[in-house]
Amino acid sequence: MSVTILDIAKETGFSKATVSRAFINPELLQPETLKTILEAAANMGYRPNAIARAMITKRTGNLAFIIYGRQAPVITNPFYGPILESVVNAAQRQGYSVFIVSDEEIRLPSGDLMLQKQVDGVIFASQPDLGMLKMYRHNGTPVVLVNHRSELPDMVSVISDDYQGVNLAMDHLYSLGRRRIALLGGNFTEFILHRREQAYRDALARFGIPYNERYVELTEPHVTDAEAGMRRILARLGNDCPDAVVCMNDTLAAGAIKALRKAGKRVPEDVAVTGYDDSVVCTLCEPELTSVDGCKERMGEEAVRLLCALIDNKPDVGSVVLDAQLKVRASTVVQTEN
Amino acid sequence: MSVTILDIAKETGFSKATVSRAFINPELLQPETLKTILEAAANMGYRPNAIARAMITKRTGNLAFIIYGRQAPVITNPFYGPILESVVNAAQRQGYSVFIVSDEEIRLPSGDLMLQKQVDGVIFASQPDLGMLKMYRHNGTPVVLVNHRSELPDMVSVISDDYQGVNLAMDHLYSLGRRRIALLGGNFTEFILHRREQAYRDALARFGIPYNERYVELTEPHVTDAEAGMRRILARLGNDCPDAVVCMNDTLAAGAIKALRKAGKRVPEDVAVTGYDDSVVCTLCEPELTSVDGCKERMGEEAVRLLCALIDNKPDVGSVVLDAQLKVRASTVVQTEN
DNA sequence: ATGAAAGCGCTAACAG
DNA sequence: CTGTTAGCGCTTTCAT
Repeated sequence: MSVTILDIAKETGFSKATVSRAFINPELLQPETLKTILEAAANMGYRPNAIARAMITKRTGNLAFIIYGRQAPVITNPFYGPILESVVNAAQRQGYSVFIVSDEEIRLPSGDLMLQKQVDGVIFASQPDLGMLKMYRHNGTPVVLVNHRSELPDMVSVISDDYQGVNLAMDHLYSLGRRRIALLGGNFTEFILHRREQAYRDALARFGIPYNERYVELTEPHVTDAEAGMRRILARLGNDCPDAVVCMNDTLAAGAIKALRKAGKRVPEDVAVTGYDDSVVCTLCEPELTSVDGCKERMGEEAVRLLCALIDNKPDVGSVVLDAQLKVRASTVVQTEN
Repeated sequence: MSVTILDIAKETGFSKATVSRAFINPELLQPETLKTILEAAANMGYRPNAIARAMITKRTGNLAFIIYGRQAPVITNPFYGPILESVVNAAQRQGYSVFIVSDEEIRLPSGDLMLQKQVDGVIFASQPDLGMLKMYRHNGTPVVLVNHRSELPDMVSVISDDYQGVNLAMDHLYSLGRRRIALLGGNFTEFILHRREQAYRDALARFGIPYNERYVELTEPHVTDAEAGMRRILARLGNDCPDAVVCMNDTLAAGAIKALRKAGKRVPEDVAVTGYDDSVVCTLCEPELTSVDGCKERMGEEAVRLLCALIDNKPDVGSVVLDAQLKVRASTVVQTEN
């Protein structure tokens, strides 16, 4: 069996309590005592048992990242993947480890696995199940929402300003002289979809351009579906071919570009294309994709920061809205060759 | 405070032990007793405390996925991301949760965090630190290696047959009549790099084509670096332009295609390109990428299967080598339009 | 500055 | 079938 605090106590002649203090409050011990204990511990290969410690302190030092519903798979998701990555890193800096919880796991009979595991806090990405939210809250486990808001009072969330993000793309295209701007949307959560679509409509209104549903398609956010969606727009519009397409994420934009090129359109000369998320897809595309950066990394960092604040019972922990940024690349502006 | 086993015992009049049994060995109880206890538990919102349980059983139901060194970031990595995803899902099916451990975390002073957390087993992805491997082994924690092998005796690993994988790509290109086949390699771990490069050399030998180092470039596996590497090959060879490029992963291939197109070469007519990993990059590329599938999903599943077997002290748990498969797409063979 | 004792919530013999 | 007892490894009063 592994070395315990008791083994070290016996070895050094001090009590369990003193050995424990050597690791928790070293300053309370006499330097010599501390040295003796620490040396013995090192020699014997002692490692504090986090489980036993958690029994008493009621802190496990573990967080859960739970992604719900249609957004799974998490990890290979070009939007939630980077968020998770930054969550893991930020958590580590604060001394927390993170469980990543698959979509299926959370659909367990009661879905309370992370409660049983006594995590100190939970990050829900995308739209969480309301019942589950209530359960965690009732249990007193701090929760932070990422990329979603909840009607529950005092629910802390981190979101990116999608409305502004789409407006950035629209303004950019308008300033380039584009007037026939199509919208290629994905079947995201209502929360996201609605705000992005509204921004598109409002921007058109600002420009004095009437909204025309023939310029709009919603598809699954996969390359092939997006390509088909773009084809439908082109077929429908014929000579009124759009001179720009705003896409609700980068994968959609990649599909749009494929369809446009196959239809003999040049990007960006004939049709400018914008993506959303500024994901890894952008640099893989040809031409590289102009995209709205929803600050995925910062979302993860902020989520952890807020969650830690909640765990530590800090006062005035409020939600965060992050500004979006436009990353201009070759899919909207012809790049000068270097 | 939350409801404990003792609360239910008091409520129902049974002993702690009986209540415990209701959740561990329900078949041992009298149906009525069981019913009474389960109902009380449900009413009172009882949830077994996994931490307390782990104290006794010495099982936490947690695994760690540790990725070491140059391969971080894990999650956004097109190769290790899918592996992790399948690990998480397979683990869940076996009743395990998984900690994902960042590169930095593992570089902690002692790097034994997961030992302290008492995980039941560890999956190391890519090249692990030898000292760390020994530490986990010495502690008696089961370990499975993914995409790497160790000289330590009895170390269980899951790898894909890279040698065969590269041969598949080479044979494919040769059968298409390509004879001037370049190699674009990435700075991977020695283990991977060596086997893939050797396969390239051996395949050429099989074809009776002399190896020519002017056809070979090694770069960082990023799009821009790969593009530059491909440019160097083209510049160096001039009129001897290769008619095929074997790339050691898909990102490299994406960069190669960019460089080729900018040089006025048609893919695949003038130059055929193959990737490796069959990652999400393949369908984003234009043209879509022929790629060697290293069976990422199966690697994750096998890793979990083996790890569970080790945890359960099953006999004869041996390493696994998975066959690679070639996925043919438009970057090597002109696709008929559908 | 250190020790003694209690106990976190649960399971696992061992009785009965 | 059910209860009693002991104790996992550790922290934390409370003494001394």
